[in-house]
Amino acid sequence: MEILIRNKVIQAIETLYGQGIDENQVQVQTTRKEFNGDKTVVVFPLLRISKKSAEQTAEELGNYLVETIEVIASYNIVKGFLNLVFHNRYWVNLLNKAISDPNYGFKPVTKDSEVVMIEYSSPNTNKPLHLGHIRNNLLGFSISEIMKANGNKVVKTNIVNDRGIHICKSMLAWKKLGNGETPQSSGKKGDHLVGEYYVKFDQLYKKEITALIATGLTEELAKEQAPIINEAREMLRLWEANDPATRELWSMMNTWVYAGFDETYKTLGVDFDKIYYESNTYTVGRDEVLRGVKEGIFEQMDDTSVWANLEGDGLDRKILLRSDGTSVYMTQDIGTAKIRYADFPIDHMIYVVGNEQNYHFQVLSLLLDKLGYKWGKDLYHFSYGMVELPQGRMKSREGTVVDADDLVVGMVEVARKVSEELGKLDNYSDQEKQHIYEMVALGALKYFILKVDPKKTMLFNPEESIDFNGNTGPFIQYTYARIQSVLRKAADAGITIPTEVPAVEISEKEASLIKALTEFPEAVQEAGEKHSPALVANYVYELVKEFNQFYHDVTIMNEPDEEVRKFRLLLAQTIGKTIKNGFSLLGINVPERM
RNA sequence: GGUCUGGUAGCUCAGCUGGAUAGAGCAACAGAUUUCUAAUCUGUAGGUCAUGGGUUCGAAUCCCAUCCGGAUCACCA
Repeated sequence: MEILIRNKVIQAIETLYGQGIDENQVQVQTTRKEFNGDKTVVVFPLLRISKKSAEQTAEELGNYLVETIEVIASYNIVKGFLNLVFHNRYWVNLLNKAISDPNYGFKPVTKDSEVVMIEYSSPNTNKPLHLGHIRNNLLGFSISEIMKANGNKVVKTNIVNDRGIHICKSMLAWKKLGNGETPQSSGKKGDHLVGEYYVKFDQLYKKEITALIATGLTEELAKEQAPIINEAREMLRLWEANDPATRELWSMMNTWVYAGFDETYKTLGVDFDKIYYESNTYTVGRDEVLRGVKEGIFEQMDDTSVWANLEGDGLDRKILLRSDGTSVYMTQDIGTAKIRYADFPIDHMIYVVGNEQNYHFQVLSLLLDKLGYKWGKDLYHFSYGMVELPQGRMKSREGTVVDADDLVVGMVEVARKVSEELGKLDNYSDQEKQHIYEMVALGALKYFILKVDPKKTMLFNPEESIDFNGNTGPFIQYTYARIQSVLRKAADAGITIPTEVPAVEISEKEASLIKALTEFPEAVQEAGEKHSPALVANYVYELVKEFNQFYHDVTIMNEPDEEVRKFRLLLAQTIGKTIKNGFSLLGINVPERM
């Protein structure tokens, strides 16, 4: 529609003033709520051409547009703004489209759709998931749904960092202090158990460092020479050399961790189509790097370490293989990328990884490009901001980490309390109630995180952050539940809701609700283009706020006019559907009652 | 120090491809329920859009400088 208006304005300028203009000189925008109209043409930029006053130009333009565009009923002018008012039937047509399409706003995925692979989550197997991972998982899942809704084939993938010195630290501490403790014997969740030993390692390590410093060593040397860190390094060497005992311990502890992760993923409602493990990909990366050396892309030093020189690209030198021949993070990502492109016909690759890795992905992109992968330079790093606590960053060493599982449990508890106070679910079974508490708690958490622009650092205050009133997930879920309640009442009364808008007078409130509704497809598209679930969240919030006003001001079931009543039911039903679809893009479920 | 990134109400955030009087929620205060779920709705109050300059008919938005914060620049991942 905007395009049509823009083209007509260009035509009008030509006809009226005999001058051609560039299309980006014509500004068409949605009319602000406080003014009367649907679309607005900004006439200021055109004054130079018309050589007339703003009012006069707008008037001439307005007349032209009313005559040439059928759906425009009238216009009004405020200062230099030409507000165009559409016929109601324009909105009714759009609403009918929204009604008839169960996947309104979503583009279909066909066999010709592009394949988008999205990597997210990517945990280390030495400690449990925390709040930062939650943001990653929620963003990753949501952007996957959004890409799907924009007509892409999506492959969700997870690369598990299951090898490296950090894993050896947990293993070593467990070996020294564990006394054979297992998740079964202790009743602890596997990832938490392993995480505890990671912390224990760090405590031992610190003690040794302190002791060494007391003997006169510098801190740097002490860190280097502490016996326990050397033991861990030795363990890594044994691991890479396929030492059976080390491998067995490693795979046992990893199994514990995976069981724990799976539980957390299930709670969060995220999943993956394909999981990669770095223990399987890092050797491929090493081979690629060595190929690079052979082809003169990288340089090998006298101590056999391999480096990429990126000074020509404005970056630094980057190590790719250590002098002992082992891989670094970058090497692994090269290997993983190669395997993935062999496994899937990927058109676009999206990495959901925190913004602390911006440099890493800049380098990765360049390296892949240098190695001859044509997709290297257009990989997309979905870079999101950190989650901070009121005290600042989360630090596991200082115990300020917010554990993912604990957080969810706490929120379900709050949801239960709120719900019990309200007492609306009193005659439901415990199982049904629990189901709703979990839905609401997760709705609150997910919405809280996803409504913020992903690029921005966000603040999370465990005491105050998660609310159930106002601009929150539960607020939106509540509205959905309310709509369903009305629809149930209608069904009980034997009313059949029509499948097309009946011929009724549409009030202003209803019209603005319809307008809000019809912006959904645009919101979905923009969220895809800008990689931002926040745009969906904010859209749904606006829609719901609009509906709640309508709901408050206008009666649905008690409306005397049968056709109007049916129209409102139909409208409410369609809003409900859109809330549900919109929230599905955020991975948030909506309850039938709450 | 180099590079990247941010600074909008007491707090958490929208708005940023330049447009009309800078918006929400929370917190504060005042109201609304004989009527479809009050986890709702209405209102009051709260702003030097970090600061200074520039471009423009018009700047929170674009450009430059300064101040303040964060990330990153590892033979950690």
